[in-house]
Amino acid sequence: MKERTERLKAIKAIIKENRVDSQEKLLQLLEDHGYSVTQATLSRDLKYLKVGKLSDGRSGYYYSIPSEEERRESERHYIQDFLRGYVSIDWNQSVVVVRTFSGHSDSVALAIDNMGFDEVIGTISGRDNVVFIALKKGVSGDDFIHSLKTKIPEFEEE
Amino acid sequence: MKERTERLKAIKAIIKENRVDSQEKLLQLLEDHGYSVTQATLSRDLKYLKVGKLSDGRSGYYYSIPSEEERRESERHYIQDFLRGYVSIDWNQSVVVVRTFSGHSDSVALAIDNMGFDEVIGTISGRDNVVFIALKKGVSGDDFIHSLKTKIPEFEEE
DNA sequence: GCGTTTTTTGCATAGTCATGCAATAATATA
DNA sequence: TATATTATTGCATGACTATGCAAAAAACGC
Repeated sequence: MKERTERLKAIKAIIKENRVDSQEKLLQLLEDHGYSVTQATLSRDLKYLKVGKLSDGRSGYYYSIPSEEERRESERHYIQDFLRGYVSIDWNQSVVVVRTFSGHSDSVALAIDNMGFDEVIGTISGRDNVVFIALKKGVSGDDFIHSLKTKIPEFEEE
Repeated sequence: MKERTERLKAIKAIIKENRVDSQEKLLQLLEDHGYSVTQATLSRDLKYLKVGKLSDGRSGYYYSIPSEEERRESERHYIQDFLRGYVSIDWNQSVVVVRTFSGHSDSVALAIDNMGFDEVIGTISGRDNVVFIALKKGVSGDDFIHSLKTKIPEFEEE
């Protein structure tokens, strides 16, 4: 399916070059460029492109392609989430268990999800301030810890 | 009215420290901090604070206080708006008149507003692809042009 | 090519956010 | 202090965005 890829490019370009403040408006601009889709599809496209909605500093908001800076900003955010919640860590052959401060398990799990570790196949946050991290086959807890330390220099085991 | 100012500070802090992805959630967090308002007020507060909604790079969006970088990003955006619409410029003692390409007067006026020139007391965009810029008392058209060139290096008169 | 699986999309609608208006609270003015 | 003015808020609702589900399109495997 080629259409979609092209449309995504077009969306990127349009958003960069125009002040688009609603999907409705984007719909029209896309129409002008020969793409015809529904608002639902646009919503998904924007999510896929990670397009944000920023204040124009005055009267309203407009869509914006995320810059590299913003990406990093974003990642720093997760690291902080993780560090803020982290209490201790332990693991066996296939699962890493992180204990967190009260109420932080969700944010820690989400942070790990968002940091996009290759070693991880999934996370789940339990009721009791605990996060389970399921590792890929062939990956050890040590591997993961190593990767974690790489991404989060401030991180100290225990 | 002191409440509001304090609430705005609290909102800033909460947004920085938490992953807030809806006004509903923010409402709750504010409640925890002792502030009780409605979603409508929050919507206005966020607009006032110029809070944006950015992709978390994975599963969704969260609110974010604009950083300096984003501000600049934003400014570049206005410059582009201005240049895209600009045709010619002229002035008398108190008013600068910018002619724009068809349909661009609104965006040019908005861009000038948003760039925040000290020399300007107001702008208005007319029907006929024209923007009026009212200058502060004591400021000449030349002063404004100079300032404009400073902000927009690419800008060439006529 | 044909059936199977995966991806993409529209439709309908739920979810979320913005705003006109009127009420209330704060502030300025006489 | 009484009155006028301005700022802030809630309510109700309209505007805008996201999403479950089923259908259609594309990609895959034989």
